[in-house]
Amino acid sequence: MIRKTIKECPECASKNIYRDVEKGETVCRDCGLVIEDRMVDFSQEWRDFDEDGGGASKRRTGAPSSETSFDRGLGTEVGTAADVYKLSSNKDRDRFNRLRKWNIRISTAIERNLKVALAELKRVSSFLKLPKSVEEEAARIYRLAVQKGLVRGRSMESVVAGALYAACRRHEVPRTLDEMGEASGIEKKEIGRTYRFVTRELEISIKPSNPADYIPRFASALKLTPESQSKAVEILEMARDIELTSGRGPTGIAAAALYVASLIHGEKRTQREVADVAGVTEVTIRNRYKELIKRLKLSKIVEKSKKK
DNA sequence: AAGACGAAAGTGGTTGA
DNA sequence: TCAACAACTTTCGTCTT
Repeated sequence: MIRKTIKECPECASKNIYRDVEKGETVCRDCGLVIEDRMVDFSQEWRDFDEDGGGASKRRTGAPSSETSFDRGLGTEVGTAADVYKLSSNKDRDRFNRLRKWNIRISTAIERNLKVALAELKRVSSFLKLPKSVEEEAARIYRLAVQKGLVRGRSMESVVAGALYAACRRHEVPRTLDEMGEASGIEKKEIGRTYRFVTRELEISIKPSNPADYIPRFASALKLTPESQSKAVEILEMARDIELTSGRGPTGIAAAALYVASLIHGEKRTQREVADVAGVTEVTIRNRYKELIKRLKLSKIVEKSKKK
């Protein structure tokens, strides 16, 4: 059964909203937004325990909906105002209206939450100077997360940070977890956790990040010339071809490539300097550096450049 | 004295039984 | 659910410039 609802689409403000009762979905026919993806099954709420009750003594079972259904009913609309007249008894009508009222209250709470969350998202995003497209992607992800009730048990801020991190990765403008942590004030452990959780639950697939994506930002932070920068990218490509990059942290490899490039071009940076901007330790750079030199046979070139 | 190097032990996350 | 495991970090001592 498909029915028109009296709802207004939060996305495009159209009133062309229809609900598919079987699938438990409410969809905007103008912009395609799925307004809800879960529906509370009210048929379980009242059960007749009396053998001869004839429906007169229906009781509720289980905990009240205010405790159990608060998040599960997220974004659910309980029928329409017109539905109330289909119910026979006054008692049922009262209950119906109560539930409906409850639901409206919850919906506005969600919208309030979304507003606050989007403000936070905007703040963090501008702090990191992220492009608009990433910000919008993150907002989309967050909205989906709320609709699926994934924010439960997590702080709103951490989900925002996780959504932003995911959006960055998708748009191939990765930020490190450290940077995200600094911008949002959330521990990077926590961000990583929610990031993994949200992407898994929403089935968002993300390619493993490419170390080369980090190069431009790190290079400019180190004030390296464009020549060194492209040299670093070149090194990365060679490293990738012999599968030196897989399995390792992308930032460590990017940092090592930059370090080598800086040596070759005679504008040396210390391991510590490179380590700081890349957010890894010197040790990691050393390990990657050793591998690069060995496997790519760069030792001669580096030696030569050192003497000059 | 500062930077580079390497060894050893510790941490947090993934994987496979 | 737990143990093995790989990547990375922390810490610290030694060598090089």
